[in-house]
Amino acid sequence: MTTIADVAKAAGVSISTVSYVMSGKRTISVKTQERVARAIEELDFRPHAGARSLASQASHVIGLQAPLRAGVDVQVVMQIVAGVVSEARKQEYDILLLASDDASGLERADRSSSVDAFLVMDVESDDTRLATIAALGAPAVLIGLPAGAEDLTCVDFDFQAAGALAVERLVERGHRRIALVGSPPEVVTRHTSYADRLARGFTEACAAFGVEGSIHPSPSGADAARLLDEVLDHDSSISGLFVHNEGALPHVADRLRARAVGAPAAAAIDLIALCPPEVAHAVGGLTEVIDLPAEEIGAAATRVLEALLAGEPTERVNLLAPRLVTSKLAVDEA
Amino acid sequence: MTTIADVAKAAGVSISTVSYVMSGKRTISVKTQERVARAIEELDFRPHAGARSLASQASHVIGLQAPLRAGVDVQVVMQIVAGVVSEARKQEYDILLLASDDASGLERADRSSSVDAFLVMDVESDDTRLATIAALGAPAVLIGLPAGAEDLTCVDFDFQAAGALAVERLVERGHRRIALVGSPPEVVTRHTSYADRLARGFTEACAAFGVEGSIHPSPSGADAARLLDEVLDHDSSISGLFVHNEGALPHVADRLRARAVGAPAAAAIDLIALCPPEVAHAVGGLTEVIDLPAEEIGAAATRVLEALLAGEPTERVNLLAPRLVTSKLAVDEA
DNA sequence: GTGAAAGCGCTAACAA
DNA sequence: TTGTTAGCGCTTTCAC
Repeated sequence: MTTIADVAKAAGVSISTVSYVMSGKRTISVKTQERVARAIEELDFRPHAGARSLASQASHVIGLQAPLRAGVDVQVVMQIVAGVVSEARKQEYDILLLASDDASGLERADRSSSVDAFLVMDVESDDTRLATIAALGAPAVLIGLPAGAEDLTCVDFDFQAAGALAVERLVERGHRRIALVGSPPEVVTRHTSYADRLARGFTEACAAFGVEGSIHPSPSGADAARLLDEVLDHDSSISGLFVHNEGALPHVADRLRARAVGAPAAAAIDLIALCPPEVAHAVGGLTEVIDLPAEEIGAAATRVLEALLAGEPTERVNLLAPRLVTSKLAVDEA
Repeated sequence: MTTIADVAKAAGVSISTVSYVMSGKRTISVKTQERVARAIEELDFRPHAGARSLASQASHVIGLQAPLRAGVDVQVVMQIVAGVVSEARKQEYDILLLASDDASGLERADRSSSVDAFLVMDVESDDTRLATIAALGAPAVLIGLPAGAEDLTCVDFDFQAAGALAVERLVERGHRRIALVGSPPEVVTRHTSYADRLARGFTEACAAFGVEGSIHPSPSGADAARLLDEVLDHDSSISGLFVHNEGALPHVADRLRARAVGAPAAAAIDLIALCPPEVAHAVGGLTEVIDLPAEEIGAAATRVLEALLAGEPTERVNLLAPRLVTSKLAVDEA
């Protein structure tokens, strides 16, 4: 194994000089810098992570608690994680993947100093982990927005604004009776923070615009088509649909197309979806989509966490504004 | 921060005794063990991961290189990762998530001793990382099966056998002209190991049974339905379909149902899918499915890696045999 | 069955 | 601008 001592010897300097060249915490003459850099390069030296973390009280690792469980939007979770990983690497941080189930994983990582900070995904409105997280030695950023704001830092997409935006658009298009086809029952029951907020934005906007809106948790697979039939057959005045459920979306879109066949054009159902652009594209035929910038959420959360670690001032609540995307292609098709 | 010295003092023993109680590498009197255990409990002591890794030359961390990129079967990747994480935790290992793109991430983690071993996913048949991996100081297990076997340890689902099994079933059901609707073009082009092996099993079995089989990479979204039409309209003698593409499956199944409406029963197309049970269930209406035990793949790979770390003898190639699942429910529906 | 003490490789005072 | 050295918290010889 190559150690800092090997590098120092090769460069003809002291150990501390090598350390300071790496950290930049001391002014070093250019000549020395170059010699050390060359030695590091030639020996392909990489400081021992454990030794460094022991001496510096910092591991340069971020603990990420990601939901690997069912019912969540896998596609979205993966993209958020991708955003986290790539942003973290830019600042030389590594990501430790914590088993998602319990809060004890957070405490273990915290007490063993294996992590400098935490990123917690899949936060529920009244999450039981909140107290634990607040008591952690290391700073944390939640991806989500629990009800009891506490004094935790949060980053998320503004689902409430998205719910309102969808209503606004559907109303603009002339609909007076609309429906939200949302997350699977298990997600809703858990009061996953985003589902709650989306529903709130939707409901409040409906009230504000004086239109009637109903909310329907949806299964994620082919059963979504059945649910859609139920909803539409139960109330034939529904003419606008807002879908937030990656697993249901393709089936809902398909069924909508099927129902449209042979029906009077006036009876066509309008659909706005909330999903990542890739999902929208895969489903196809969607004219208007509210973009869910999953990777950006992960990156943003990581940036906030890094700011926190750097001691820079940060907002407590950071929400990414929704953006409506109109697909030229889909419009042309229509 | 609580250290081992605090525990030693609280228990009235020496530091080394505490260490030996934790590791079990020395016989300690029951009385002492109990005293130490109580002290650890009361102080909620957790050894400093960095210090431990420095002193013991082992980090108790497994580096996982997972593909977060597009075109892969997100659902499957997530489940594999879940399998890895939960199995690793059982043996007190943590998971470091490595950015997936380059081999340099592996080398960095290796040289900095931040990891004891590697788990590499999304292996291509002729993967450029192979040489790098073989040169790593830490042992590695590939989830996949590259062409040049090298002397790397591999764990994967037996895609080749699965391809053959699907053909066998379709032939048993009387089909003489069958088609494989497979991974997206980008996956096939990269020669992702599983896509290659599935195709090989399919082709070889077709030859062995004397039936004609064609292979069609499929886009993952709604475009899959269009591809299906093309395939079926181009050759109307095709009566059996084998689908391995989570993103395409719902659309293919839907389109198949749509085409079946009003068509003579004799012209019905038979479908076998390769996917995780959850996906099959979400899609619905599938009578026969070859189970892709994603979580088990991750767990199995992790177990092999742990055996490797423990110095136990392991097989070089470990393949999980395919299993055909007949859905009672779907059969009843039909 | 238990302790004392020498490192593990690094960072960051303290000295020069 | 650079070097010397005392820890960081743990594991593991060596000694009893």
